[in-house]
Amino acid sequence: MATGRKSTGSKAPSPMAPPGVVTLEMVAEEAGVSPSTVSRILNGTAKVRESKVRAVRAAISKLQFQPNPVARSLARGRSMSVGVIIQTIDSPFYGEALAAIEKGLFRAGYSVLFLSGHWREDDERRCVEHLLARRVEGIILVTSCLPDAELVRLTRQVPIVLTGRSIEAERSYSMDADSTPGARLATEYLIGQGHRKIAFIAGPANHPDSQQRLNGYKAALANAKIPFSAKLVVPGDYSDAGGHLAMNRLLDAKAEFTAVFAANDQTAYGAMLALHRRGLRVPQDVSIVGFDDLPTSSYIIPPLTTVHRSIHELGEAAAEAMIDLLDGRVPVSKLSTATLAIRESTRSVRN
Amino acid sequence: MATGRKSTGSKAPSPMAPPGVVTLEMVAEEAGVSPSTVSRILNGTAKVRESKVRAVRAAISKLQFQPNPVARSLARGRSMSVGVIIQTIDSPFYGEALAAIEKGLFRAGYSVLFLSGHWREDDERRCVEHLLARRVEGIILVTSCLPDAELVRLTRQVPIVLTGRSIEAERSYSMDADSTPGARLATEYLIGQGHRKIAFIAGPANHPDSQQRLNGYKAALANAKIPFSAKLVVPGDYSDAGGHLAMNRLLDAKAEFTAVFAANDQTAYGAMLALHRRGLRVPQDVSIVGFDDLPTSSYIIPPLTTVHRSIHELGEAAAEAMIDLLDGRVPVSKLSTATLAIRESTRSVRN
DNA sequence: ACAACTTTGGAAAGCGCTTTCAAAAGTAGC
DNA sequence: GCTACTTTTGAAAGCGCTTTCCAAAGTTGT
Repeated sequence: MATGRKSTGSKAPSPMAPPGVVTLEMVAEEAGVSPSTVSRILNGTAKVRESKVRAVRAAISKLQFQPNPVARSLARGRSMSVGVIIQTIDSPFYGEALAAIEKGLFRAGYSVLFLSGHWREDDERRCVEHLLARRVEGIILVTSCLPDAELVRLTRQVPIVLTGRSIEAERSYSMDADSTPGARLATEYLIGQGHRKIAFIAGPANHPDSQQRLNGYKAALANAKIPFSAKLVVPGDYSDAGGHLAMNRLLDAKAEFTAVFAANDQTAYGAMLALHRRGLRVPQDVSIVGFDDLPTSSYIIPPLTTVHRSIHELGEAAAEAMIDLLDGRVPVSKLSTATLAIRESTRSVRN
Repeated sequence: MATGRKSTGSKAPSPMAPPGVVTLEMVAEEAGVSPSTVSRILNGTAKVRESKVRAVRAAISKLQFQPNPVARSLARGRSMSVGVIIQTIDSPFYGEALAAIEKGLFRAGYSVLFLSGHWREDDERRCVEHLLARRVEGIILVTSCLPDAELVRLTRQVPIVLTGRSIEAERSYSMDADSTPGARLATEYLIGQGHRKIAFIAGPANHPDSQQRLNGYKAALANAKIPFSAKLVVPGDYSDAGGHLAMNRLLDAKAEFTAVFAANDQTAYGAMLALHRRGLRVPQDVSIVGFDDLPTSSYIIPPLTTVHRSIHELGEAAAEAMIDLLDGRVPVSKLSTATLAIRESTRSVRN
């Protein structure tokens, strides 16, 4: 008897959850069957006589049994959790994406371990380590900072889903929602409104998608045979503060422009404030277009014309892709294209 | 021999992670000691001869061993994870809080399972169930929608920390950062600037902290002997859209006011847009004060005067409180008080 | 050198579930 | 009714770690 364990044998509370934790064995006993049978019923792993199924079902609900996922994970060798690494969560943009990812994964029964990398390669690497140690089954990296090679190497451990990046590797899926077309759309709209001197406030130089936005801008100019001027391009960092700074730089350099395309909405906010401080009005003096369509963008003054992509869809798609990968399927891409939300920060300068 | 398992016995890859998973036993063998010894060294549970410690350390780094947290959880009966329920993550406010919580918990070695309840009682209940099933060791509820009684009941299962709410229960900690003083501060500032007709756009009626903001507003008025007028109070819902609507309502009702106190920044944004649409300027015609000090608030036009509370600190404190609770300590409160960030959305109307 | 302790460290049980193996029970077929 | 199969079910091993229990080393004292 008393097999050396501290518990008294029959129904002593395990340490897992102080008050009466119900285990599968208790259910088995209650239903008068073996644990294996209960497990089989729970997982549908084999056919079980109807009468027993009923007995077990009854026992389960009587005892309020809930399988312990930890034990399950250990036995199955699957943690049923996936990691999500995001750079910073205090941006509405990432927040929305995360919400959608969480929802999708949750529905599929996965738990989400979420961590933020703060745009720092080292931090991100640490996050990956942590997730790996936690035995997540997959990792979704939203705008990763890690070098390609490292990501490729990572796929040897777990399947990964990447957004805003693209790598070539077996168990991975890149959702590089190319920003180029959206950027081009924005710039072309400005051109269509008669603007010819269009400034561009870029994002962080090392972001591929910031690069894409620049490319889209250039492509639109080229298409309209407007010469590209390096003077009209200033770096930003995707933040309000960065936009503010960038616009001041542009103004200080006496750059001439009638419109600005900001690499993202927050940049646009900052730029607008800088213009305002110099007594320049939007859109009367300068038109401005953003990128992302943050929820707040419809409410700032003036409401911002901006490139709209459904972040929510992006997040959902990322979650779905991960589930596909986890189930051994090959994810099919289904990203919606960017559209332009035309509001009041732009105006036509045609005669 | 071949004990029935599919593996070949010695070093077959476990299903947990396809390529060479290193287990504690392998380390033990490599170091020529028993698993117990390795465990003891890993956890510092007992004194072990220096020579063996070195051997084990060597084996660990040679084999690149990483303890499997799942097995550990099962054996210890502790999951080393805590749940965080937030209502919506696509608000910069919650995003920031979450980031801070994640950081604090991560440092303490806990993983964060995060879920959003979407302001729906049912959804939130489901989240709690899920977390409980996942055997989290504690739950942090940021602005819970659940009734008090239910929360109290919940504390019987796991310790909880609550923000923006307050309950009386053993293993719980309420960080009800009372909004009253902040609201009062804001209103008093407006009064100090000579405003006497101050409108208030409230938050959702069922939020205690929205109630507090109303109370602070009232208190300030009372203190200045300004009669309270129900006409000057309109409901909002903490969103941009709600603020917009509320302001329109105020305007349509021909309410007379020279200043507005909005229950949160987003509400203020919406209100400002509504004013703008009617040709009213901020702050020349109407002064406006917000609450929360979202990062964007310094960049909108005009930069918003608003009540500043460090959301980040709040999140950090929540994480710390949870860790205290988990370690059996009684958390000590250390919430910083609200301050007013005075910017450009308000002006004095003294003669 | 030996008894009386104090450290160390190994064997083994156990966490709660899954899964293999083989025995038991049921079904046909003749 | 008995053999030859095909289901259904239980026993038990195992997932990778922790922890209890007790035997084996080490110490100390006389």
